[in-house]
Amino acid sequence: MIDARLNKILWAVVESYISNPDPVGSRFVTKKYAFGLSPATVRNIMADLEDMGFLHQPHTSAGRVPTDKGYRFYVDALFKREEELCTGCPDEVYERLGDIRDDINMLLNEATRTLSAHSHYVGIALSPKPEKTIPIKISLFRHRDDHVVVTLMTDEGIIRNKIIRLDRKLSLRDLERVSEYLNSRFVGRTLDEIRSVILREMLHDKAICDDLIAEAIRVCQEELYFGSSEVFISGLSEVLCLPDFSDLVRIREISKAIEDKHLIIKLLDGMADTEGVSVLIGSENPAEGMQKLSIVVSTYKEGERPIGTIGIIGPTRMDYVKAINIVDTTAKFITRMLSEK
Amino acid sequence: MIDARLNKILWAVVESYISNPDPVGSRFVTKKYAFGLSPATVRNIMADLEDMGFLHQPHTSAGRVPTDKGYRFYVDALFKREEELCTGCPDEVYERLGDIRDDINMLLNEATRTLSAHSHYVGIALSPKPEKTIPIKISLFRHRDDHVVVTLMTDEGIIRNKIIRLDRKLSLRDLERVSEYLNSRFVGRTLDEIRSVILREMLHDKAICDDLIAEAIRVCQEELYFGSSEVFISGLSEVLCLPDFSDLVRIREISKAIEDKHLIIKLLDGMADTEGVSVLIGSENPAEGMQKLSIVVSTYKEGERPIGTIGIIGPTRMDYVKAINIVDTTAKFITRMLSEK
DNA sequence: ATTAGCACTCTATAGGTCAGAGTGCTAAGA
DNA sequence: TCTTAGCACTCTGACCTATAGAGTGCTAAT
Repeated sequence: MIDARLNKILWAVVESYISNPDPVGSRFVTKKYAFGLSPATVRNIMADLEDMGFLHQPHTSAGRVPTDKGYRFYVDALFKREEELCTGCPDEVYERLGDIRDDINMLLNEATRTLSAHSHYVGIALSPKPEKTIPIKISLFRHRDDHVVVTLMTDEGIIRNKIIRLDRKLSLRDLERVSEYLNSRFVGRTLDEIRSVILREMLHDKAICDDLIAEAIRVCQEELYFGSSEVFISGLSEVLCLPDFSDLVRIREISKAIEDKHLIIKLLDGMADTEGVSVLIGSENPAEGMQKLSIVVSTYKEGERPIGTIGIIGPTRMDYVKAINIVDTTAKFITRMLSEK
Repeated sequence: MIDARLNKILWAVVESYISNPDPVGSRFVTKKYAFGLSPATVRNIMADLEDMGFLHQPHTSAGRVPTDKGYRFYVDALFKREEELCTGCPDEVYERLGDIRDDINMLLNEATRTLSAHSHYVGIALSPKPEKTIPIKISLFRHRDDHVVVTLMTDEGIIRNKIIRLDRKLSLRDLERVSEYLNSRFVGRTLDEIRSVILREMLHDKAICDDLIAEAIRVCQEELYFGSSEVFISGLSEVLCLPDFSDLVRIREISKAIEDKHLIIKLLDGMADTEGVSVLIGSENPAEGMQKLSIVVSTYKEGERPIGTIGIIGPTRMDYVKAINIVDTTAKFITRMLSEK
């Protein structure tokens, strides 16, 4: 742990830089934060902090700017002072969200808009991982002659549809039989379980001599993933307008990275397991092209089970207090929506 | 109509500027396009073209650049030389698309990616207007106690789900009855018809003394829009990387405009009725913030009925030949997918 | 250990010069 | 009358220089 005085000054520099994107000079620190120290002393301390890797000097005669390590210190300290973080968000923020509780995807989509509008960063959300969801009802309809629409509904209010082409025609009777059978075996298990265990069991179950059902199971096995999670991203233009990105090359790099849904999925997936809000700062971020961005995410839950992720992407010079706050509140709001309805 | 020689030179300037974003000088025109004229003559002609509003001079000693009117001339001329446009796209472009014919929204989403990847502009698509679609099957399930999931399937392979909260509990029996009734009355009409005519008729139909069905109709009336069309947008980063946008202010303006889904919907909606490919150039575009962009769109059809729109957004200095070509081919491809399946 | 003082370094801005590109105009030629 | 060669003119962009301002690091004094 570093000396309390270093601590205070580092905090001051980070906080000040976050509120105003100019490198912070020693004089400024002594003026703004009356520590009872002279600029010269602060200079020495700042030089030490630079040696330790918390601060960086863009050039000899500039003030200091936090490094990723500096932000990390700040964020870690923030989490210790919990009381500052738990201020919550005014309810008006969620007014529009409350009306859409119907469909979780719409809800998430709107949530990313809310996040980005209020934070001025990019709002992101990942819909519940399909393989973790638990179907409560599976229905089949025939569509044209040789297609079947499978509709799968889960407790979280997710509905997924998939059109499957079949080799043979099915009568309405057949469909009904298959559907009943699937419901009896699948409902209440996660898709993961269904895939890995049940389907295999069923195929070997000698009791099923019905080749229609065998066929249906074969198709399910192939198709049951129902695609991967959906990602919602909004507010790219918000971050492009920040003074942090006034460099063409960087703007292009960033817009590429943020537009890349696969990248975002991978990223969010990797952070999905942590409890509560977690923060990834700049170079801590494994993803290519995101080394100049920070990410604040949290998980929303169905009951006690975390099922998806939402968060914010912004510059490393992010207002972490506000960001953590809004992400936390929004995740909790969504969790509440899911359990209330 | 303007003189044939002016014509040729204007064409040359536009074409040359499109392939290379430097203002075009008189000398360059005489060299590249051997018209048998001296630079001085070409200069005179170009001065005339400027007076007529087809060309613009960024500053005294620069070459000429096409105005929106200049591009308009070029595009109109292009449409007359149809043979140049109808070269089609290599089949490989659509390889990935062919595999997704299942769900029209997935298809459109992937189509916008294809469009942007091959054109390096922004790909956009509008899903079929809900009010123009024709349901072929409506199904209801109960979801938790007081919700009903309405699933509406149309011939185009659109599936829409909506969760509706009810004031009262319905038994499975009730649901079945309502569902049968709705199917018998709704299937085969456009949602527009259903809304405007049938629902009203039905409410006044004295034969319906069943208040359950009356209630269902009331709910349908409110909810039948099933939200507006979905928009798919991809490839913003592609255009931000173009040399045309190397100005921070412009980049921000453009990224805001393109991210604005309502704007895009309005825009595409306005262009939905034209037959074949249509082009909107720069200031012809009514939308705020898009005066520096051009839009090339076409409609895809179900049979003979245009049901949705896809296209490209790029700089006014766009490769119109390529853009028109790829938009046209893609629209036709989607149309084929919809009719084949 | 702290601080005042000072020389030093670096940036950002403004002004000035210069080559290059392309024009418009004029006068001569077809 | 239309075309063209020649030339003066204009504007940009690159490059250089000077200067003010900000902030540092170091040294010596407290």
